[in-house]
Amino acid sequence: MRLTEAFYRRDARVVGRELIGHMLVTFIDGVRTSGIITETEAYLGEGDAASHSYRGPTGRNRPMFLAGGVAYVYFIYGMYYCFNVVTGSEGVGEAVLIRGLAPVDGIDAIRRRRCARRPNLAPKRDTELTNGPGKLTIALGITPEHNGADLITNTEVWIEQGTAVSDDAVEITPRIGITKSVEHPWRWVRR
DNA sequence: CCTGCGATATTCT
DNA sequence: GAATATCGCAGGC
Repeated sequence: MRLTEAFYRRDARVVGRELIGHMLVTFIDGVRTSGIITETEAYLGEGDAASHSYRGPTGRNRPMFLAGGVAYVYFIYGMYYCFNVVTGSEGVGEAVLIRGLAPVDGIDAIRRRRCARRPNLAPKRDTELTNGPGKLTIALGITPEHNGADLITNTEVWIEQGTAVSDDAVEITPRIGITKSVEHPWRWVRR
């Protein structure tokens, strides 16, 4: 069962925490791949200098300003894509970055996509296939075509209800890889 | 296990 | 022209 519109239309910090334990799913070329969400970060629409939306709408960040429940896929470091879930109300500009998964369905396809990337990529343990934001988009076949996709109705990418994860199983830390607004504890990781 | 570094191109200043 | 919400490899332990 997919998560509902009401789930997404809340503060990114609430959605980011609650996404831990739910399942990111793609269905591409007849192949289902999925993983339990194990790591997320919230990026706010106001007063968050690390957020792409900090200086208002631009060509790149436009999906962040849609109503919660759509995908925001952006290109980073000249080589990778990151997948975010837009949250909150239209015009706010906040989202949750999915930073890690535990692979569930289609592990063969996941492995194939990851190895296709580099000719001689060393064999990977399952846990290394999707434990990073750039890795999991490759693994699940997420591309810029999914930017702005409606997660309630899209036939290739969505999020399904998983199992709730208790607070004592979720570590809270500052966000990774940023240089501004580094102090906020808006990263959640399943232990 | 850990640390350091190069690859790579879009985006915004 | 600078910065970037990353990754994989090499080398040292």
